[in-house]
Amino acid sequence: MIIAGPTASGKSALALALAQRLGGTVINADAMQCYAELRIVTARPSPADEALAPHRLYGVRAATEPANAAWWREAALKEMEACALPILCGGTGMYFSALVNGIAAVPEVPEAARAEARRLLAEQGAEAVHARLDAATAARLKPGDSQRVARAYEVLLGTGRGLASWQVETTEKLTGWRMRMILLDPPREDLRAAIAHRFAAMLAQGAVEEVRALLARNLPPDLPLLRAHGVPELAAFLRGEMSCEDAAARAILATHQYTKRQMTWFRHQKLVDSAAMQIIQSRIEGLKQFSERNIAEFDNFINNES
RNA sequence: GCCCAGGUAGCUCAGUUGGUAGAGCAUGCGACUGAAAAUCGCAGUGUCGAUGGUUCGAUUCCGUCCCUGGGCA
Repeated sequence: MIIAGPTASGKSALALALAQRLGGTVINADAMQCYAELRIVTARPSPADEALAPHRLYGVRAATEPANAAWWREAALKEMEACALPILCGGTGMYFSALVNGIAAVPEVPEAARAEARRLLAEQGAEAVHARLDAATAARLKPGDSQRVARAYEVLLGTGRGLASWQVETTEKLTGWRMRMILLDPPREDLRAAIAHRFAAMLAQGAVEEVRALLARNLPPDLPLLRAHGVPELAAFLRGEMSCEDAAARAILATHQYTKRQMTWFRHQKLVDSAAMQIIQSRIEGLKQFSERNIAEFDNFINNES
């Protein structure tokens, strides 16, 4: 079962409630919630919630070992095979895509190639790096798309082949699973209010201290976790560069903008047959909004082997 | 009361030597193949403070008024 939707739409609570009710295991499909360090800021389920049903792939990575789509795909597959009812819950479209549709089988790129690509990007800009790509890959990337251009260049340097030539060979699509998906798509205003409300709660729970502790380690600033919503903003607050109110407003704005991108992804990406997908156009809290008929339907889906 | 600086997109502002205007941000839409809470692409929007005058034509020049900020009394 897939539970997808934008940040603050109520995915985690729904996943937990369904897991309890149906005997499922919640598997994290959110890039930032993979990391151990920022439970509050990344809105990971609390220890109390995690104790109510099995939860997997939450907080399993260190900030210093960035996660990625291929790693997550493998880890999620392993967890799916190890439990009775996997409930994949998250908002990272690319991870779902890698799992369901497969991903290019690019070999591990040496660290030196990665470092060189990023150095060149920082020194000369995306256009200059784009100009060094092989023609087939360059044609598929916008010259200003710094992150993808740098990735393509590190692959070219590290493997001697263009990324485009690797991408024609993808890993196998997900087969052998009966899929069911719930997509949460609440109105924008509801999401915005929920995000603001949630950020205030994060502050009350010690978000500032959590970020302060992470920053105190002086980690490389380009680590993904250091770009999680709320981290750059609270860092600026801690440096005395902006008020807490301004930091909160910016973090809320960034999060809200992100929910738009998430919905673009989920609206257009087909992960399951439309007959197997249920779209819920409101925020959801647990199972309260689910009728017994819905639950029975899920139950039937799970227990009917046909 | 007097002097100065302003009033242009939701916000901050640029600009028009007179021919009804534009950037950034915000907003919307879209893309997404190993950082994705990332990174990018595209798009819309304006009674240019109000009102008279000059002019073929005024947001632009002139007068008056209103509002905002600052200074002097």
